Amino acid sequence: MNQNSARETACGKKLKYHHGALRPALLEAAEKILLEDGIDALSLRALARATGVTQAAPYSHFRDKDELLAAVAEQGFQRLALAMVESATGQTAARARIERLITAYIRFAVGNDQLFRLMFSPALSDMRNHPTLAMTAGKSYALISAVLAKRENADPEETRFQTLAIWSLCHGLAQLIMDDRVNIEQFGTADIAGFVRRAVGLFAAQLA
Amino acid sequence: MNQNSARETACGKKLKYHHGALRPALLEAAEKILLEDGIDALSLRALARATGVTQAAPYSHFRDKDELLAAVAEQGFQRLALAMVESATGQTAARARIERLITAYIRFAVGNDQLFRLMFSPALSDMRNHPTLAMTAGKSYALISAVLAKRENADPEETRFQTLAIWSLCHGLAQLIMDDRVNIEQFGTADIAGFVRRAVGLFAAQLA
DNA sequence: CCTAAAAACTGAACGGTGCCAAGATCAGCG
DNA sequence: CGCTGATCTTGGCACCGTTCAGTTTTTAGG
Repeated sequence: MNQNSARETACGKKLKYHHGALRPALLEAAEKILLEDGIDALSLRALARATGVTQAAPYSHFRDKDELLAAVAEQGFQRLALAMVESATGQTAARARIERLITAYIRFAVGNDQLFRLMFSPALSDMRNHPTLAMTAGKSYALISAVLAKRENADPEETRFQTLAIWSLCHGLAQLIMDDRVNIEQFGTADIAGFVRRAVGLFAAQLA
Repeated sequence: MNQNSARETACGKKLKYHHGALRPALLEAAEKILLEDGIDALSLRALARATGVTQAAPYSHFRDKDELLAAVAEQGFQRLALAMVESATGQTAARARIERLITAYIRFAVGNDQLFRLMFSPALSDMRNHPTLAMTAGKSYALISAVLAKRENADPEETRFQTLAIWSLCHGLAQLIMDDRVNIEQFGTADIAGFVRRAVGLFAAQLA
């Protein structure tokens, strides 16, 4: 029907029948929409529009919307882990490393709150459907755990417990800040790093 | 057009043109659907169906879906605060009260996870649109804060900080358990109360 | 190189959703 | 009684996720 196989868009760009790299383009567009318009605007149809393709095209690359969101979330977890690692490099003391890791975690959540919310969205929390996501998501936990496990005389069970406690504090605080249920500036330590340092101080004795 | 003004349903019940108490009926139906079918099934149209009314009827009582959800969430916060208070009655020691409050908080989250997620849903987190919700939501924070503030020589700023730390730990843990990112049973203390007691122990020294 | 199978994409449709404007009904009050 | 305002219905809009039959392009095998 269309012997030319090229279509025109409003902006005049030529589009081939085959996009060629639709999958990464969709993921990129997803992050952009997430950043600019929020998670409510993140629909498959909007993604199709943004990549210049019809609504059904994404189904060649993702079984359903959840699978696409899981892929976006996985990218997010990778970036989160990277940010944490980078932030802690150069620190050798256990306490300093922990503080850096947590601060990076919370900073990431606050700075990419729509993405962070997606990463911990209930729709994706059933990891049985997204096995690779489960692996990636465990990375940030592992980073904290590793620091605690490297101490002398570290009891494995005690380490697991402390890791969970720290992660909970950190995750909860991130959540509360994102939801505007807490105003971090009402504390003397005006920024997140200061607050974290103070919070870690609360159980510093037990971490030694 | 309909001179009788009564309609028949499949089950044969007579329905008046005016429901009479639609607002509370909607809220009740919402909690039921939330409990039985999850938050994804909670649509205005489903609520209308459940209360035997047409799709547009709810708009006489709520400006939009968010306003209805906010009302449901507010009921949830009230029940949460009640559960916390009841769970802590009889305890006088600060540490025991804190432990009870937190345990009740987490138990509520785990036992009503769909409702809890709604209560902390991002859609509702912009409290400017739901002023009464904001008040009710602050209750659980106030309960923890009050215990800490009643200590001798309690520095107000330090109290605020500790309250936030405890609340974060508690909220984060609840979130992680709900999302199945943590298996509480892998800790010696098999239940939530035991874990909380141990966690509070981490900064017990600072709470005295 | 040619062809057949596989993959990518289109176009149209289905049922569901939130929301809205217009009208019908009803309760309470002058 | 008639009026008014609140409540509810009817019908419709735009959007969503998903499916399906069919078309186009790429890829793999001879």
